Amino acid sequence: MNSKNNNSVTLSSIADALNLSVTTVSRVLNGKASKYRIKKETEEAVLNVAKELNYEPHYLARGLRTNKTGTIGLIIPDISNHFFSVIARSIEIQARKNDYSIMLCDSQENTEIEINSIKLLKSKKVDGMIICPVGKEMDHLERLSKSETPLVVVDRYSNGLECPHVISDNYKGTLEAINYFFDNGHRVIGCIQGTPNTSVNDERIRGFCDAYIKRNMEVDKNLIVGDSFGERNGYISTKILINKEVRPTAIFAASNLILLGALRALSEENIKVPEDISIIAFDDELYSKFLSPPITTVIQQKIEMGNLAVKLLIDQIKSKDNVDKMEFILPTNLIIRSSVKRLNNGM
Amino acid sequence: MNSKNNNSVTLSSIADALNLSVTTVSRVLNGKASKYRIKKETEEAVLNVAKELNYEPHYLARGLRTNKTGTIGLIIPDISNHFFSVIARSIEIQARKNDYSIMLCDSQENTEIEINSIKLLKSKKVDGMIICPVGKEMDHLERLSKSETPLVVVDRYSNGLECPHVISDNYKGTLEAINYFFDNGHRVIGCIQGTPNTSVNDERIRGFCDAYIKRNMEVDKNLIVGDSFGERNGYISTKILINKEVRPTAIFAASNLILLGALRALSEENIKVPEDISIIAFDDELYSKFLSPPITTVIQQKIEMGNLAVKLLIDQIKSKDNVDKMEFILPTNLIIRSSVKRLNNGM
DNA sequence: TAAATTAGCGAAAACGTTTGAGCAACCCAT
DNA sequence: ATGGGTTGCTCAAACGTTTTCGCTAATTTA
Repeated sequence: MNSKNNNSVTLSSIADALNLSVTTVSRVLNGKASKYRIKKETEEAVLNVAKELNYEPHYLARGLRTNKTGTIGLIIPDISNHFFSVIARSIEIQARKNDYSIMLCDSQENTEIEINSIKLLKSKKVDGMIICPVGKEMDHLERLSKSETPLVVVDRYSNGLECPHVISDNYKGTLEAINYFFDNGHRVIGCIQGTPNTSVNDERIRGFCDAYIKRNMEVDKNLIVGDSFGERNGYISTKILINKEVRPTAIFAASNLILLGALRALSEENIKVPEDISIIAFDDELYSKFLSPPITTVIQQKIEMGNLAVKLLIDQIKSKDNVDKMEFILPTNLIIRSSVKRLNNGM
Repeated sequence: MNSKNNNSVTLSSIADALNLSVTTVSRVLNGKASKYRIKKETEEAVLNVAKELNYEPHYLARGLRTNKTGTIGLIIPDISNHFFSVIARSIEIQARKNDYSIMLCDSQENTEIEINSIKLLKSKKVDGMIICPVGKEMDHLERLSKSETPLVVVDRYSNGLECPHVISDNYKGTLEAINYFFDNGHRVIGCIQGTPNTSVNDERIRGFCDAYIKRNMEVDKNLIVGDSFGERNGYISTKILINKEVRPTAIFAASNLILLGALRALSEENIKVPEDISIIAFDDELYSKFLSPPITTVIQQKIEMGNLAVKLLIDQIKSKDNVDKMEFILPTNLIIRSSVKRLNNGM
């Protein structure tokens, strides 16, 4: 007397209804009717009944047979971080367009969880994975990249990885930002970095240093502080920077969360941006231009990163063999707003 | 000669290695050894070999047999919207704790896509779904709620839905916000609403109106403008509001994106907050306190919403039958910052 | 008219699990 | 010696597909 309808119509339901074999029904429904010389009438009959009964393929059964699930695994360090959620979104949408769905894992910036997620996704037989690595440890990813499962890495990578990766041009993006500081007369620039030894961070630091080097200047390593991409680090590191013997006239925040933390610290100390200190952040957000003041930022092509990642993954899935190009570096862009003050001391 | 290792160790690998039947291996690995009186030694042997060979269960095969996938479907209107991504995150984490993984669909605020996603998720045989509905059309959800698939609805709902839903107290949250305006002497308050006929919006509007009614005042419906939760609507609606014959002294923004749009419009017109106009937004974000000025907001318990949704869904999955309580309304909280100016005209 | 081809479809195995039923061997009590 | 209970496993079916191989009947070709 259960009114709930468990819509469980299978190939053999249809086959029975038409006095056909499961085989034939399967073939028609897979669009292989002509390939197997199935009569037009039969084909239409099958299609009609299928529609009528609202047949929906049983992906588990199909997957068991074909070793394809039409699912790709996505591992993200923190889906509530806007940077990642935008990427995730474009991945989902792009994947869907190609008839793949997304199994999402949030690794919580924790390598253990990342490893577990990979195991899980393997068990669930995803056709491939897109991973934004936590990035502190890459061994498991190197192992994964050598296994059967197609893999694309986004944002952070390491040199041992033999798989396609799509990243922003962190080096050049930072270089441009620091150059902009220079152009506005800043010489003592604090740099609040993210997680050290992640490729993303290292490249940004390299950009930071090269800006000095290219001007034949010494870079003061003491002004490079911080240890994570989070808000808290932004807060603490800012406090440290503004208490240096010589206070920097500018701060480069290596992430948006760092920026927010920095702003919190600065407002606490009643230090005004850009009057008292200038600031540039890496990665733009919807709100960047509404902050007090609107913040000059290095924008990344997040959506393009997601789209490209999906394309690369699907290419790999479709043609198991050799993927030629491995590294995809997307350019960044410096959006100038009003968080940088022009100093007079400079030239 | 392929160096890639396709780790395909199955129950029968293990069974063969030990001269046991697949059945026994399966039982041991499912922790049913004692239930089926399997010798301790046998059990240990199986466990050892399983560990040694790095056995991982084939979820597809298992799912096909048991009709359980250990996967729950999650449909979100826009995962890049911070409100939803925070909820999604807490859902993922909570689900994982209970050995479920998440299949994510972004419905792009589009009912068609939502419907398709449901179909897809059904095909993929998820054990249940958590949906943040687009909300303009609910028929398909009503049908779904009457079917076998366990369902929990979050954020937006409709009265026809016979399934547990967890929502914020949109009514009371808005009421408090408007009361706060009143307490600060504001009488002419613009209201930029979200998508009309969604429960979320309707409740907020009801709160808005009731604030007037409770003070025996007429509410000017002309001051209720807008048609979506997006940034663009915030921008346009603000332009409309500030051009009314009598310009409101305050604006209630029914979402965070609306807030950003409003700020954009106001800064364009060089109207200062709170000097020239006061503002309160529904839903807090990380950046709310860094905006110019820090914005007074109604905060929602996003993480709790996600956690609760998962709990409710799993309850449903585990005990197919009657779920007693249906409606779970989480309280909001008014966080007072500095976007509301005290007027002198009031008492 | 026989042989070969083609059209149109079906049987059955396989994918890796779980599970209900059952069976041999032993022990104990009668 | 017989019967009943326990111990420790195994058999085989089933889940819903896809796919290989092959079959029959009709048609064409020689």
